Amino acid sequence: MEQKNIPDVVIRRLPVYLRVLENLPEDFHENVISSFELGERSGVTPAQVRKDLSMAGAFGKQGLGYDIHVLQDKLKKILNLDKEIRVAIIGVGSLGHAIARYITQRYSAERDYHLRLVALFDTDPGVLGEVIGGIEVHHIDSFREKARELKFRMVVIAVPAEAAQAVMNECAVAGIEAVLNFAPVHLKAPEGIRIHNTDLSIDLMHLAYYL
Amino acid sequence: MEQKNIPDVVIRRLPVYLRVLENLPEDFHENVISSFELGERSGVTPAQVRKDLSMAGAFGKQGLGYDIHVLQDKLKKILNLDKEIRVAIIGVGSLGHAIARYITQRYSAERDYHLRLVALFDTDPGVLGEVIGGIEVHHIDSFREKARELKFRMVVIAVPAEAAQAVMNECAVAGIEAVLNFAPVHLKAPEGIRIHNTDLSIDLMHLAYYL
DNA sequence: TAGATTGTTAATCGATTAACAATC
DNA sequence: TAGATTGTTAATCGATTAACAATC
Repeated sequence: MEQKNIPDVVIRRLPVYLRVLENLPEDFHENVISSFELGERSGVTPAQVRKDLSMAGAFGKQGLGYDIHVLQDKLKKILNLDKEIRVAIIGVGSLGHAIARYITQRYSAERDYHLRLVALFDTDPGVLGEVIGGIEVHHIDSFREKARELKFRMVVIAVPAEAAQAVMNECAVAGIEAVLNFAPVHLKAPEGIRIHNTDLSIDLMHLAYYL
Repeated sequence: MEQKNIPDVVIRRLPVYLRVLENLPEDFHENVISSFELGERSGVTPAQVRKDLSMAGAFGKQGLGYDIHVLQDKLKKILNLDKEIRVAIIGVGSLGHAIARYITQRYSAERDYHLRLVALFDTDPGVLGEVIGGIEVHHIDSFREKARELKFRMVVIAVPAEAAQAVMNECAVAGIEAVLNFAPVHLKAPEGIRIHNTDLSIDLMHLAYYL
């Protein structure tokens, strides 16, 4: 199958596969990996792996498996990681801080693709002007201007719940295309923006059920 | 329907509903909420809300909706939030720090239920002994002992990928029941432990697809 | 070649949506 | 009462799993 309208559930698993390929142990000397092995390391059944990869337009060789390097490239391409992805973070509290660190550390230098942190925003004079991973914290008032200037299309929201909707609106006017929201409110996507809502406390409560 | 074997997809939405109920705006003067209103605020269809709540054994009144207070209690009960939930964090880098802050700030004091942070662990001498939200950072070597002493059954893992599996094993022997893993590896659950894997970079790559 | 593993189709399973009688 | 909204059943939709012919 070729990659037309890949369902979102599948898309969500592709980065997991990619992560596995990138972190194969030293002693993994094959240059090929089977759907069994890849599934094992991704927490997915082999059948699922093959189905997903075929939808993604990847192809392996019968009797052998998938060429690791080829598969990696294919996945990066689909996920747009063959281009540099420029990201801004709004809200530089402890969570925003941690995310900034995470992005700069995990995606720079040695990787052959980048998720690049290009801007940080807040309103608190206490953090304004601070520099994290080489990036300065700007006032949110300059958001629209900076968005144009630095050409980022993806934003991480890490502000308090009360401020999140206003920030979202600001993103909308600035032409942002994708938002990862950590504020504990369900933000709904204005026209043409893709939002993923994520909330640590919801994960904790979810787990609590199983105690 | 009564709450036997509620599917995990449903359980995952219950905390979302609970969060909505807790954060209803000041000017929301009703003491009752309809599946339409609740769905709207949760990003879920009204039919879904009713189905979920009926599986959870909650009940509303035809023509009116759900009593907010009653529903809140019901959801808390199901999610075990009627008891105090004691949580430990392993790995006090910037992410561990942020999570610690988040838990102590969001779940203490004014809420009538608690997710209580009771212990922090690391190996880095640089953070050992540091106190966050009133909790001291202990060496991981004392984990088993502290687990017994402080009776926490839920753990958040925020260590580097390489260390995660070892930490997981340590949790298993210490009798931990639920783990929220932020390390960028898929950890699989040893016998009797519930694990949720979560990874910021996977969310970012997932979103990148839609750019 | 023989053995292994893919890609894909068909079967199953589960989740979401629609619809509506019951009833507040 | 009339209007609104639940709880639940049945219909639909979609995702996962099984199975196996194709083929490296």
